[in-house]
Amino acid sequence: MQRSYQLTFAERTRLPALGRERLLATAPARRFADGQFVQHQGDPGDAFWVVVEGHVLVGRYAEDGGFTAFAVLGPGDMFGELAFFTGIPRQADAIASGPARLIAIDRPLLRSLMSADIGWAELLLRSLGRQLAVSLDIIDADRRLPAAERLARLLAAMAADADDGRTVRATQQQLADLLGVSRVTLGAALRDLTARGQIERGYGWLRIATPLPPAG
Amino acid sequence: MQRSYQLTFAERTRLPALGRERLLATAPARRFADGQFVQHQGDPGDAFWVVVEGHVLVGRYAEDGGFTAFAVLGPGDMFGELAFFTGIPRQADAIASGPARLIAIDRPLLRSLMSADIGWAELLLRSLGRQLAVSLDIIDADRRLPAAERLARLLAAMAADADDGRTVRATQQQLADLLGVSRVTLGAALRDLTARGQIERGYGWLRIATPLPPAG
DNA sequence: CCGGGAATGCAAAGAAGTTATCAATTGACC
DNA sequence: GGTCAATTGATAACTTCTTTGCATTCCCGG
Repeated sequence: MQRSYQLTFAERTRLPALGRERLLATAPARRFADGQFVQHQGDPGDAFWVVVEGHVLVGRYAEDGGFTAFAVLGPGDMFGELAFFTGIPRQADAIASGPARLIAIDRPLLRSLMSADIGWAELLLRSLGRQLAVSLDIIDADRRLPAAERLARLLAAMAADADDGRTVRATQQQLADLLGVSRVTLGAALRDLTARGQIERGYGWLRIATPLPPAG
Repeated sequence: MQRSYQLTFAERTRLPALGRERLLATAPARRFADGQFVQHQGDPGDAFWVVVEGHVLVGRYAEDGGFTAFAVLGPGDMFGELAFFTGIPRQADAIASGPARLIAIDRPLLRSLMSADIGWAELLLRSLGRQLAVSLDIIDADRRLPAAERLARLLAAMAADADDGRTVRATQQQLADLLGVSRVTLGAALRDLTARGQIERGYGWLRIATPLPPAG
């Protein structure tokens, strides 16, 4: 789980590297250790986050211990705008996946950012829009596609973010959580894809046979 | 299917009636007949919509004829901001459910609205945020809850929007589509809820035994 | 180099949902 | 009041996924 990706192919809206640097000049980044909670479900949403370094798993822990994953975010990704703008409490937990650095943008900071740069409002609308598009894709895929097909898509998305564009570093349990299926089903889907020659299985990694052509 | 609701309990962000009237003064509403498409998946998103009157079913038709419902919207609800702001094509189809009147807000109109009233940017952020919250709830519920439980929640949400707060007018097929299950499963879930005394079944309607206390 | 926790592979039983099919009921329309 | 399409209720066979359980493989750290 080293890389960031969302659970579908939708493109992301990221804060450009340049903007991130300017942001860092005005706001200090907070550091989070692996597994540390960045936000808890139910918290008041008095700030939203920009990932500077590392990765963040966003999802929802249920009271019975179950977990529903929504996305894994990486540098330049934003999250937490939902609660920030609607006033409803945090809808999801966010946990650092590996050491991470994030900037919290609260209301005073946002005001100063927006006065300096008009583009912020549109950037935020775009970010929320992308998150919604991804969510709709997940709903549609969950309802209509079998696990193996959803897994193939997930792996393609994850591989696109990997160093070599082909090798995904994740355990089967992690993949199962992301897909919302049991480890047994995930294992069966992997066996399926392997039999069809679409992937190669390893201990803690998977390699896809035909990575997507690198996009712009 | 006379009333509007979303597929979870999340509150809506609606354009207040006063704002709607001011809007109608500047922009004419378009009329749509029952079953008419308001937008098609894949269209360019050069405007977004405000529902003035009637109801709109938002979802996605698959090539194989399947349909995935996302929400049923009513007066004051907005949709289509996603494509409008992100530049990605329409993510969903929208179909008038009964005769409906909607206002299309394109870029020139939005500019004039925003110059007259600063609150629009925040209103839009709120609307998108609500839609995202609803979507996350759907993903979580789909993955973790059995059909009967999801049905109970859907009926509660629909009943809250009904005239008497208890009676939902919809066919079982429509409910099944909204829930993303087959009619057989929906029938079983209804039998279940009936046996537990939670609902009363009729031809084209359902009545829930204990409606939620009316909220503010 | 080796001990042990973590990760994987797999099988069996059962739960939940789907498709297909058909009969009975309802209500709208002539 | 009769006709007919739409809706509901139900059953059976089948598919998919889950839970449970256990054996095997991997690799990290002493």
